[in-house]
Amino acid sequence: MHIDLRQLRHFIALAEHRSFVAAADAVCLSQSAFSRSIQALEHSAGCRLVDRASKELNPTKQGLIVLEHARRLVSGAHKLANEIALFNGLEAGELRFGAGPAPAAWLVPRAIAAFNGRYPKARVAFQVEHWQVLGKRLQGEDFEFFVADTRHFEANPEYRTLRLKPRKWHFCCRPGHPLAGRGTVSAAELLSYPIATNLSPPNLRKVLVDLSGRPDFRPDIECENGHGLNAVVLASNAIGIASGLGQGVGEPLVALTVAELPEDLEELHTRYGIVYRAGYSLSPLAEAMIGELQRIDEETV
DNA sequence: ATCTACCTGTAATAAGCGAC
DNA sequence: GTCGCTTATTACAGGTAGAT
Repeated sequence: MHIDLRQLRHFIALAEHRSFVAAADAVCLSQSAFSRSIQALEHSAGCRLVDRASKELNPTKQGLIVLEHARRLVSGAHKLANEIALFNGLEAGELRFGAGPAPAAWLVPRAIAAFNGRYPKARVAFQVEHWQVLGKRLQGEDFEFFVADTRHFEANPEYRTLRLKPRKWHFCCRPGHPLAGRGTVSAAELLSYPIATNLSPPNLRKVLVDLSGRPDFRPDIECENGHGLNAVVLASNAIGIASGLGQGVGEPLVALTVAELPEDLEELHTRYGIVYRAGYSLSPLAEAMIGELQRIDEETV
């Protein structure tokens, strides 16, 4: 029997998702390619591993045996890679991780700068993605971890999360804006100006829906990143959002307090953290980078 | 450089299921 | 029965890595 770790990973995904489509999606394959990968594994095993007649796509008795060993082998392969990386030291390795738009704008660049100072020969690659893509790419093993909003992952047993400090965000405008210097404004006053947002924080939409009383409320201007958002807010009468951190905000933008929003409202706080796969140990490089992320997060007021 | 085997994606098709 | 949807399978073609 020829053992292919990739096929074993596909079989594990099928057992977890109980759907060819969902499992294929999870491992970033087309459904047909995934189906043939499972077929190839079954051909190697010389027997059916999945009961296609059952709606739940239950593993057959042989499938259960293969599944048990597959989990052990895949986990062992990961640990082997980690130990080799440890043996080789941190200097020549490569670290790949992901980030949501907001952490990518302020926390990640600082952490990479500090990390690069400590491990100048290590290669670092990070990509900014929406949380759904981050989750998929983590399961597809494209990333070792990602730093983003954690609320979609905290209750999922497939993930482990390390929370970062919650930070309050607020609405803001340019200096000289009709609302600047008012201190507190009403929701009606705020919403009489164009609302400009980026992709974060995720709970922003709920706040805007509550403030406007309109379930279908959509921002007038949507920007891909914090820097673009700042530029729009500085050049117009649009109302933006800022967490007071490195999205370059704080200064020179002017913070606005909305009368209808309690200061301690949960939705007014970020919930960022580090997410990695449960059951998998992190490489020394990943642990070092996470250490830098946590240290900078802790030190940043 | 060429051949070969293998892997993958696209498109088409079949089967199952629920709603009408 | 039929229509629409979802899911699984198959045929075909293209890309790539390894062997020669």
